Amino acid sequence: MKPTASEAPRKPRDSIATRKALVEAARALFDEKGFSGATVRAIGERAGADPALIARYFGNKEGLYIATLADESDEAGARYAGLDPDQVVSRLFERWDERGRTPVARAMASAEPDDQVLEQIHSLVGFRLREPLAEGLAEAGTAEAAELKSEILIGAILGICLTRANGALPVLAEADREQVAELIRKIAGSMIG
Amino acid sequence: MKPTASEAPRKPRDSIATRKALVEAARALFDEKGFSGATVRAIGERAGADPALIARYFGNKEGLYIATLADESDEAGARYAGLDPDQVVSRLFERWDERGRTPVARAMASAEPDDQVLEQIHSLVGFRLREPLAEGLAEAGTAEAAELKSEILIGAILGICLTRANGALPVLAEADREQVAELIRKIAGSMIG
DNA sequence: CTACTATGTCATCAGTTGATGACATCGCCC
DNA sequence: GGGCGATGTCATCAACTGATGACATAGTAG
Repeated sequence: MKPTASEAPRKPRDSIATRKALVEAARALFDEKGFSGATVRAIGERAGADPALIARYFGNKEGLYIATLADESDEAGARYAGLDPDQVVSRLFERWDERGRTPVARAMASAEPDDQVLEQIHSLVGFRLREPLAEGLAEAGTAEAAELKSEILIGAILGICLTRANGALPVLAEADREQVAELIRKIAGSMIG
Repeated sequence: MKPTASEAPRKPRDSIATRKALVEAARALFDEKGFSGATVRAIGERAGADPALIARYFGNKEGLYIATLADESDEAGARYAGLDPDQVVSRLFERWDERGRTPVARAMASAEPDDQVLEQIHSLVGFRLREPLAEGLAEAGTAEAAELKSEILIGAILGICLTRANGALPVLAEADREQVAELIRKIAGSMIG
């Protein structure tokens, strides 16, 4: 029997893929266990990479955490621009409800946001979410306190998705997604009237 | 100079006071740092008690955590019974907003609630919050999906208070409490109509 | 006063954590 | 194909964590 790749089909070296694997594993584990609860060893194992690479690529564990936020910020793009408020809240809800809590959603619910983390949140939430929503509200004739109302909607949706995901509110957790979405649209409507 | 209590006025031994001090210190630190982030040594130091007493009185760190939840559950009483929905949401908001995140609010926002923790949450939230709210909605003529709507309101308020407290949503964080309360009442109204 | 229990203090353990640096190996450029 | 930087592996460190049990002392019942 030749010493071919019988059991361990040795991956080709690919730092980009490795970084990506680490970020994705970190995203999942930070979500499941929180920042302190997710260990670099566990992240490395899930990513199929050596934990020491975290230090090499991201400096340290916190750097990796920041990277998960930035990664989401990148992929978010201009998803919500130009939509009316009903559509924005519907899509935001679906995104946060379907994909599980995203890193940003998780970070927004964290108790002790580090300054760098807060900065990432502000840049993502502010430009990608609050502004499109506020514009939509203004166009719907509700210019007054449009930014505050937008952030209230974002916070409310965050809380709803959070408690739905972790089972803290059992009826809400079991409810049909479309029914919840409908009620959220009602809430959004109450910010316009 | 007599060897009186000059610097260290040696506290009298009082296990009840010690337990209470530990629970309060734990409440504050779990809120600030999360469960993993708050160490038993830090809790002991803030409480002015030896960390070993945590093991004596609560079994272990998690027992202390459960105790903080039970403590809040005790003091909550029947605060919200018999009020109409507007009043319930107003008081709930003020409580969570004014006192900082309570242990229960914090636990509801946690990613990985332990079974015992979830049980405490359900008993407190279910009986003390959802039921009074649902009754109020039913009396206001909205019997349909009253429990779901109640939990949506609770989740929404949780998210709003959370993001207000940690600064994730800057406009909301800076906003006047009464203005936010007014908007929350609007949201509650949208669940009735 | 004596003896006993409740309460508090202290030193220490075994396990885990994030981080580091030496080393091995790959893949590419010339 | 020789050389060299990029990439990955491994062993190990110092710090910290939750927990434990031996010990000290206060308060009290008899």
